[in-house]
Amino acid sequence: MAAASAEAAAAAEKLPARGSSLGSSLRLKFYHYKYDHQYFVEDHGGFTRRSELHGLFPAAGPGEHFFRRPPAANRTSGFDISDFIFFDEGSTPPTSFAQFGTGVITPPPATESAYAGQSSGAAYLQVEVVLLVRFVGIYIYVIYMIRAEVERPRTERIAFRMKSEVEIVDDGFRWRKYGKKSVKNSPNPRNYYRCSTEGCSVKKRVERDKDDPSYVITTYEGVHNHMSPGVVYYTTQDAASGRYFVAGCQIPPGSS
DNA sequence: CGCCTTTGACCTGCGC
DNA sequence: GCGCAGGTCAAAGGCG
Ligand SMILES: [Zn+2]
Repeated sequence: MAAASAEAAAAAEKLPARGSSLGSSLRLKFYHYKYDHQYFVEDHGGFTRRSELHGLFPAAGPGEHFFRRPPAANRTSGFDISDFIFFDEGSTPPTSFAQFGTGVITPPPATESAYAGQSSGAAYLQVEVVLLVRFVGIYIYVIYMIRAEVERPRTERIAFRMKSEVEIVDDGFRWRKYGKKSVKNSPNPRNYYRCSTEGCSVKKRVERDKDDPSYVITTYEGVHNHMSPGVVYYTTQDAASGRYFVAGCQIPPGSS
């Protein structure tokens, strides 16, 4: 038993972190129940308003015979959810589960394509959940697909329109261009940039106003998880909490 | 060598 | 299903 647990823990460490770490988190609570010799996972509460089970245990695979086997008569619960494998780092894994578990899953970035057609503030989100499940001392990884109605994550999205001859302006951040598309009914293209800082997925689009080409429209999407590389920040430590916070900032001398 | 553009291909949702 | 439009990928090349 202890060997199986250590083995499972080692396997858990090898699992790669998945998903995006940007944006608000979707908080889901799970519990399992038993129906017709099959086990289901359903999410409850959190930001979820309504959910439905989208996938059962895998129909085929290593755990097939196990899940089709009726539970032992003297067991009230066929298995325990012993742990979660989290998508995002920084969340605290619960120590143990009997019937319930909670987890934090980071939804994909709230791009227009991911939540297309959802203007009411709600969207359907399908997430893949990897659970480490224990059954009579054996640990098995199970992948669920859960479809839930969630709040659309708020993305800071702000656009600037300015009269400018040139499109590239120094906004204090470094950007890497990753796309260029022609805009319908406009002679000018639209350029797509991503923030160059690793781990930051802020994007911006730059295009000329199709109604008045002397104006440039710059749209920023997302919030930087770092500070501007072109600014010197002064930090101060709070005596009570020990946390550091920004006390001021200044453009370094010599930079135009 | 590291970081940047360029650019066609690719993906996905939507309307017909 | 098909084509369009918007958005993204990734291989290749540019440049200090
Ligand atoms: Zn950034």
